[in-house]
Parts: sequence; structure tokens; C-alpha cells
Amino acid sequence: MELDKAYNHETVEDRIYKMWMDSGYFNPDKLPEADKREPFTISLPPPNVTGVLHMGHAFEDTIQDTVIRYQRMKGKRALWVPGTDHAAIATQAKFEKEHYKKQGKSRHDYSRQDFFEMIQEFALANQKGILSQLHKLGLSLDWSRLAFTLDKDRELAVRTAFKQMYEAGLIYRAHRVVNWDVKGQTTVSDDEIEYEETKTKLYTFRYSQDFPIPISTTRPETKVGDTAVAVHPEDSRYQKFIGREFDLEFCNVPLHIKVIADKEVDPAFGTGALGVTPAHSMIDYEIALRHNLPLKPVINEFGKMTVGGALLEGKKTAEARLAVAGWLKNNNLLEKEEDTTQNLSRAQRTGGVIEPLPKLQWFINVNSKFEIRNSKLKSIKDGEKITLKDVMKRVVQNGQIKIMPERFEKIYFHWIDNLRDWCISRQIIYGHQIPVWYKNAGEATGNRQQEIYCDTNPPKGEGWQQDTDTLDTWFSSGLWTFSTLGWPPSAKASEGKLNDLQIYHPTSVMMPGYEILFFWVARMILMSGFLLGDIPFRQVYLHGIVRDKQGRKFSKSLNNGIDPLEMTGKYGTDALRFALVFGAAPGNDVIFDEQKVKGMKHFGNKLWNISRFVLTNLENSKFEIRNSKLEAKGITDADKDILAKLGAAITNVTKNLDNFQLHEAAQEIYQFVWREFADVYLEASKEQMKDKVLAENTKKLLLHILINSIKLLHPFMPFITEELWQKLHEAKLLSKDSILMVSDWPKEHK
RNA sequence: GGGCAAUUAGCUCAAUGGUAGAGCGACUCGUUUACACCGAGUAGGCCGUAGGUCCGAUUCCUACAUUGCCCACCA
Repeated sequence: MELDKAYNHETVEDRIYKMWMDSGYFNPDKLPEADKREPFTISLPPPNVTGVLHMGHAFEDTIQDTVIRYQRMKGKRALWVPGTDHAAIATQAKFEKEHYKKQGKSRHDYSRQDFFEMIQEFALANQKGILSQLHKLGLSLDWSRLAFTLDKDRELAVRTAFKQMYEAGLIYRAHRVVNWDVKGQTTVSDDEIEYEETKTKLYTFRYSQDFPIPISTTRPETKVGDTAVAVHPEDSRYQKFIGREFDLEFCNVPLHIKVIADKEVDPAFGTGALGVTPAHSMIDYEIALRHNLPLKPVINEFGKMTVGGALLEGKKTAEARLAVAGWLKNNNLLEKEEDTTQNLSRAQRTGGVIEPLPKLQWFINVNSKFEIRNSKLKSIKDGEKITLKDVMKRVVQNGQIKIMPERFEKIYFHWIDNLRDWCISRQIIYGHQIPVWYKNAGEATGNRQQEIYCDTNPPKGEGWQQDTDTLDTWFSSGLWTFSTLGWPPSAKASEGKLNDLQIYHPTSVMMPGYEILFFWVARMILMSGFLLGDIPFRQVYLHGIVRDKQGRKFSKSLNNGIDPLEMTGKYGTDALRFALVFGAAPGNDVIFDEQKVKGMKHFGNKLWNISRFVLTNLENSKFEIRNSKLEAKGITDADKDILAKLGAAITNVTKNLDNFQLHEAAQEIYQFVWREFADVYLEASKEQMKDKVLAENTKKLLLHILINSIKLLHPFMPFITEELWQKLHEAKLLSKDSILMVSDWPKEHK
């Protein structure tokens, strides 16, 4: 049998992937003696259904596939669950844009139901695209368990979760100041906000000539909504005014201002007095809560003023700001106008300005205690009363969940300490509709009591209307590790037999990018802690971001994206995979370099030619495998040396893979194959095979080293190694393990 | 304002309490049947700066500088 002179990935990859698929072994339940194997589970961070595979996915998925392939070879019941995310806002926005282009119609031209179904259809049609791209990367995902965050099973999970949290009092509905995305016309959570430094003016002025205290602000237009002026309790300048109340007119709007003392106020900033606008500032809202101040909304959902008559009403905030400044000048109230910088809040998804507004929304309470049930959490007893914050904190503190690199644990704790209640309702259509129904919904109808019903199914009877809001996409994502494994278990679950949830959960390791530590990792811990009394995963491996040669993130606006499939087409999937893993330490960003991919293609070819050499020599001499034991006589120093080096390579690759140090494992195997096996031993073997006494051992060793190299390399470069494995079988140099993917991991030498 | 990290060869990055490594690139030589997607070799680093601990520091500690990131939002 002859191998081609060079490895040609194009003729190999699809054929090998099909062979793996046909084997059924991506589903760990199909592995020989599956019941006796120890489970090892990874949940794939689900890519956006409508997204396109980018280098970040390729990196993230390669790391996971490497780990899962390694564990499978180690004999584990290795499950890697695939899925896609409905990415509520992102998907709806994308659909609306495309639909408007094509049809000229917007969401207002359709009923809610129709509009939802159109987006769902769009999403599922797009899903095929991303799934086929995942296949191309050679990922050993169990496609029989494919899930979607917005399908029937996940809907049941979401509704069940909502109901349980609602009944425990952890989900509540309240009128609160929330982050309103003016462009997206929806609320967003604190974590979905980005800050952009902008130049602006700091105005110092008085509301009116009679008002004794000047205040400073960058947003004078909001001051028509002020209900107090706050000063520091120990500020001697303002002592005499504390507690006094003033009625005055500001920009033709009557104001009732109370002077209050609050320690949050910095006496050194501006005039040391802060105009409190409870309805349009998070900070002011909190001050208002402490002092029982009234809320006075003056800006609406479209970012326009709702008071102020001809001067302000109907104007956008930016316009209104200038109008107020002009009014202040005209009335001789402006004392100072200075340049300053300010962090402007924008919605991460839409880029729209965030306007804090008081709205009736749903929240998850992270600070009130609930009784934990069926606790499997270390150091948290069954029935103990604990807050969600504490659950999230404790499981990491006590080491039940390990986050690596470890430095992210500090970042995680810090985030929890600053965490406020999570606003989970969104004013968009695409997503999980809130499973709450109202009767007599008109709140303004006075004496008729509103009825509320929360369950997984609609209530019976007439007159019930479901809440029109949908849930934050991270709510369903938070359930991902267990909603994909049969949670909630059906009542009819077969008795005596373990279900997926019992076998595969908690999952073994979660491997997302560090940028979604808060969004996702923390939310999974929260959800799993409350709903299962358990952790969602034992280990979190946070990987870095893939960047371009200038160190910039890949982004659409920069148009610097590199299609991973273009790279795999050019150099082969194995080459891309190895290049991504090579030198990528946990948590560190990776600079993508095409030259590196090319280099790794060369490495693959090196292995190919080593195999070609071994195959030709062993076949031509009618070599037979009787046993792998070496003859006692005629063992050379070169033989001993390569065996020792192989032993070290096995030990180090194994150790590093166990510790998720993939970059080191990759480096180790690269060095061994090229520098030790090819450069040294293979050259020595040429001479040794000319000697009749030495030839037998040499050939045995060549084969032994080759087989082990192929195995060690398989998790990283699955295609070429599997192809070579098949060639060894064809040449009758192997007698067992017809598929490398499920063969045994090399044993460490003693 | 608070915190985290990085600083090592021309570039991208590892490792490490005891003479510094890889990939890519550069240079020289070499086409003898595994591979030119190659081989043999060479050059290239006071391991950011200054202190400290230690027999010994690139590694541990402190300060500083520069860069990047996260959080807070001084209104």
C-alpha cells in the first residue's frame, strides 16, 4: 500500500467525519460498556442561530473538542451537547432589518403571533448554516441531543424555572428605575450596558433666584424632574438648609424641592450639592428610596421630554439640554459652564442611548433569602435559608466550582458584590414569553382587583391575558446545562433507569470566553443552585479572545474577520486547530496568524511522511506483529533513548491535558514527533535496519512510536491521525481498535 | 476612583528559585529514494526599571513606568 507523497486534507476530512458519524460514538451511550464508564460532560456554549462561524468559535470549539476526544480515549462516557441560542434581541433586530429591506414592512404590520413565527422560521432556517460549519471543524458533538434555547423542551424548562422562582418569591414584578434602551425600545440588564467616554459640559446654576443652593449637572434637562437637593450631612455651608422645602418654578415647570442630607454626596464635587432626579438616574433613585422622595418622570420611552411646555415638551434630551441652558442664561441663573468628560451609557446590542426610566418590570431578587431544597452544595445544608448571591459566591469560595485561570475568581466575586436585582423582562417579541397571565389587567380601573396567574400552562377560563413581555435571553441560557439534559424530568420517567440528568449532570467543565463570565457563567450557577440545589459544572475554563495581527478584536465594523472555513479549506482543519491551540494559555488572548496555520500544516505533513516511511519499510520487509516486546539482544542506545522520550511525552501530554494546559500538551507532542522521532530516531533507524540483528527491534519500535504519536496527537489533529490509523489497519499493522477516536489513550511508562 | 493582568529573541507567545525555549521570520550550506510542506547549521535576549528576600531571582516580595482589560459612574 502506498501513501500519497503529501497529506491532502481535501480528500480525507469529509470521509473521516462521515465514518465517525456512522460509528455512532459521538453519542456516549453507544460506546462499548457505556454503563461502566465514568461520565464526562461538556455543554457547548450555544452559538447564535443566525450567526456565522467566526475564528472565536473555531478556537472555543477546538479546545472543547480536544478535551472531549482526550476524555473519550481515556475511557470516559464522553458527552458533548450541541445547541444553538435564539439570542432574542440580536435575532429579532436582524430579522426586522432584513424583512424591512425586502418587504418594506415592520413589526407593527403583523400580529404578535405571526411576527414571532416569522422570526422563528428565519432563525431555524439560518441554524442549518451554523451547524454545517460546526461539522466542518470535525467536532465530536452528540448531534442526537441537539437543542435550541427556544424550542418546546426548553420552553417547558423556562416556564418551570420561572414558576418555581416566582413561588419562592425570588421573581417579583415592580415599578423601578430600569435601563431603557431608547433605540431598541426595551429594557436591558446592567450587564448589557457599555460606557463610552464623551466630552460634555458641566453646568452650575440655581433653579431660581430664590433658591439658596447652586447645583452642578451634565444633564440640566433632567432637572425639571428633581424632587430634592442632596448635600453631605457634615457640609457646613448647607447645614441650615437641611430639611427645608421649597416651591419654585424652573423652566416653566413647578418643582417642589426638599433639601436632604446623604453621605453619598461628595462635598468636593461641583458645589457640593446634588440635584436629585429620582426618575432618571440610578444613583438618584437609590437616594430617593432612602429618603422616601417622590418620582417625577419627565422623559418618555422615546427619549423625549414630557413636561416644560413650549420650551421643552416633545424635544429630545440633547435638544432640551440646550434649551435649558439657554433658559438659564436668559434668566441669569447660570453660574458656570465647564468642559468635562462623562461616561455615556449605551446598549451593548443596539448601540442605543440608555435612558434610566421608572417602569413596571420583572426582576430576580438576588438579596432575599429562600429555602434551599435537595442541596448537593458543599457547606450549604438542605433547608438552609440563603440568598442567590450567597449561593453564587459560596460554591466558588468552597472550591466546588473551580474557575481557571484563578484570577477570574476575584473578578467574579467583585461582580457579585456589586450585583443588583436582575431585570429579566424585555419588550421584544422574539423570546420566551413570560408565563404569567392577568385578569382585569387595566390597573387604572380602580376597585376591580387584578388577578395574577403563573404556571407552565395558561389558566382555564375567560378573560386571561398573558404578559406581553419576553425574558432576557440569558434567563434560558442560565438553564442550559440541565435544560439540555431532560430537566424538568417528566412525571412518567422510567423507573429504575438513570436519566441523562442523573448521569451527565453536573457537567464536568464549561469552556466559554472570559467575556461572558457574568452574563452566562454566573447565571448558570444561580439557576442551577436554586432549581437543582446543585452546581452546573465542576470547572470553568475561560479562554481568551482571538484577535487580528494588530491585536484588534474581529468585528463587522472593522471588516477584519477571517473565515475559519477559508483557513480549513486552504490548510486543513487539523492545521487550523493545532495553530489555535498551540501557544494559547488559558484566559489569554490569541493573535491569529495565518503563517502559524501554514506551519502546522507542515507539521501534519511531517507526521504523514513519518508514517509513509514506517509503512514502506515495514511492508517491504514482510514485517509481522507477533508481539511488541523487544528482543533482549540488540537494543541500541537510540532505541532506549526514543523509548524514554516517548515515555516522557506520554506523561507530559497526559498531565497537561488533565490540567487543561492544552498549549503545553500541544508543544510537547510537537517537539516529540518532529525533533525526537523524525529528526533523531528515524534517521538512526535507517542504519539500524541495515543490520539484521537490529532490524527486528527497530521495526517494532518504529511502529510502536508511530502508533503512540498518532494517539497522542489525535485530540488535536483528529482527521490526519484517524486517516493514518485506517492506513495502518489496511496494511495489517494494527489488529484491534478499528477506530482511533475510541481507541485507548497511551499508557504511561513506568 | 477601585481592581486584575501583561512587559522574555525581529514578530507572536510559552516555561521556570540553579547555564532561557518554541513557532514564524533572517542568514549560511545542502535536492544521497519519508518529507523542499525538507535537512544540517548560524545569528539574535543584562527575561520593563529600581530596590529587597535568598548561597543563588527572569521566577518570590515592594515600588515605579508603560500597555491592555474588568468594575464603579463625580451628579
